[in-house]
Amino acid sequence: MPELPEVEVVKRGLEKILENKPTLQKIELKRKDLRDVMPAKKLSTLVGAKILSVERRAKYLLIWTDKGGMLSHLGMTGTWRVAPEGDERLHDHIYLHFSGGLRLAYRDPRRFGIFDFIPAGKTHPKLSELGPEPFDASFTGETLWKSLRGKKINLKVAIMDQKVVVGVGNIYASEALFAAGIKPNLPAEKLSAARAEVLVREIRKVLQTSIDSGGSSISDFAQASGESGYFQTLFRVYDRAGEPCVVCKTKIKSTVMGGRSTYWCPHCQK
DNA sequence: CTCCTATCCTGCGAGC
DNA sequence: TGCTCGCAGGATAGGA
Repeated sequence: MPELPEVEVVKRGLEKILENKPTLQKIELKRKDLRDVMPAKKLSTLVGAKILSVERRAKYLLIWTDKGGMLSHLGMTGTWRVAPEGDERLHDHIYLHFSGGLRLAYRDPRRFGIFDFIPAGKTHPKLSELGPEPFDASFTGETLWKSLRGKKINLKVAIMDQKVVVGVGNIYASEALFAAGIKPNLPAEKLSAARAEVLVREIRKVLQTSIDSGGSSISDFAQASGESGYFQTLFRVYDRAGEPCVVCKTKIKSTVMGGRSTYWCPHCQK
């Protein structure tokens, strides 16, 4: 579910919800086995800590306190929500109880998500191998072009590689390539420097537009506030196989690349 | 090294 | 209506 825009929207929501810097009073793990087993003991050292900030890196959320941090990844189906007493749902795996009666719930039916402890002043190993943030000045046509040297894989698969650029997942990879007019099956190393510039621009544009739209709400994605995003109504190719291209009316094609459904217009994308 | 596949897990919609 | 099948926003291990 969540690619960079959705995680960013959740991050902003949590920031707002936690803006009064409440104290973490209790961490309740209903079920410990997400993708990895959650470290209950280490996490319990955060009880009594005061929330400092919420950060996003790639598709990870970092919730910092004065005693250390919590790393959250939403996997495919993870959501954070404000859950008042009485609002307990199937697949709620974590409840964070705060001062002032606030309770946050993490729900994740498929349990592909991650929730881990970060010692104060440290980083997390999962963050060490990540590529540039798409909005960072270090992500340019030139750096993208360089990172694709020697890569024979499809460009679409390449831009979903979190070492090349973070945050671009299956939806926005198809959408960005359509916007850039580049076919998804172009061998990554064949992308010219000039077209890499265009792609960087379009990746940024599609991600920003989605953030501004509150992300894409497919099935169950929602912001922490419970509101849905509406970028899914702005999809131009994703999930539109067989439908007419919004530009030229040619039927949108779909194939599997790197194990994931990929959508493109055979006329507009060269 | 790079690349490719299978896999973790549950729910849902399409098709019969 | 009820069943089965295939697929779903991600990331990683393991083998070629």
